[in-house]
Amino acid sequence: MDARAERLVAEDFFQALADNTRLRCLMLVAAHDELCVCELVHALELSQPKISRHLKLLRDAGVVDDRRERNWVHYRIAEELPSWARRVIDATREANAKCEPFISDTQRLATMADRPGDRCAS
Amino acid sequence: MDARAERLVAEDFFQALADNTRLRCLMLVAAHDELCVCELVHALELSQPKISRHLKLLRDAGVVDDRRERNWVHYRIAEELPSWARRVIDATREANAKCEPFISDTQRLATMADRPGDRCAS
DNA sequence: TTCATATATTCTATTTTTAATATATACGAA
DNA sequence: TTCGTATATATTAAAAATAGAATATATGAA
Repeated sequence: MDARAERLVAEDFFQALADNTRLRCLMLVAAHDELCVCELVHALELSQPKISRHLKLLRDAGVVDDRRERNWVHYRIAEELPSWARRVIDATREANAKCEPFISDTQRLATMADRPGDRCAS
Repeated sequence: MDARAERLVAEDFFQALADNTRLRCLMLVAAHDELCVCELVHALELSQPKISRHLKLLRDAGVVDDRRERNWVHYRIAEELPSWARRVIDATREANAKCEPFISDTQRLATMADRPGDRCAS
């Protein structure tokens, strides 16, 4: 048992992207430095347990990292994510950011009041 | 009812890639101009019905096109596939071609006797 | 027509994934 | 300690995906 990261298996990576809830989370997270769970819950208008469960799948797949700060858990694209996977995410975002449901997700996030960090989009 | 192609939905696309049999077929097809079912059956060492069923899923998702020539049905990357999706496939192939099971698939295809077209790899 | 080859589909069982609800945990404030 | 907010997990049920075996279809040759 050592802590070295395993190679990202393509099938596992695409499996992680093969769900709309996870894709919507990922597109938002990729477009911002980091986002906390409550921001994703607000933006996607889905239940907190549902968001949390899907974020766990993305984390287990090595696609995102999380960081706790006080009450909030912030998610970001995993630093160790291979560059090819990062390119896949970026290509997806560029091509889909102007399609639903990603447009509305972005808008709801932008107009959310009292955001924990009040970060700006990239 | 018209014949215009619908937009490729990201979730559907990634769902199509989220299975190893389909990924292995796709990596081989993307590396060659076109391949017929029997070549994929030989290269992946899987049953013909299994290959055929997964090719159908790829076709239904709009990822590949098929073309019948005599007894053989040849598959290729769909011409109308959006460029972002094509970039996803290419990035995946560049990064994974030297990993198993893709190495062995490529080797078995290369050493297959009596290939219908005897095409060369790209 | 019949046969042979290549490919596709159907059927059924199994496994995997997803969801909704309820509950639990983590943290900070009082 | 208790409370309140933010997040995570467990449970159970429903839905979807996959596989293997058998069968069907398509094409060309005899």
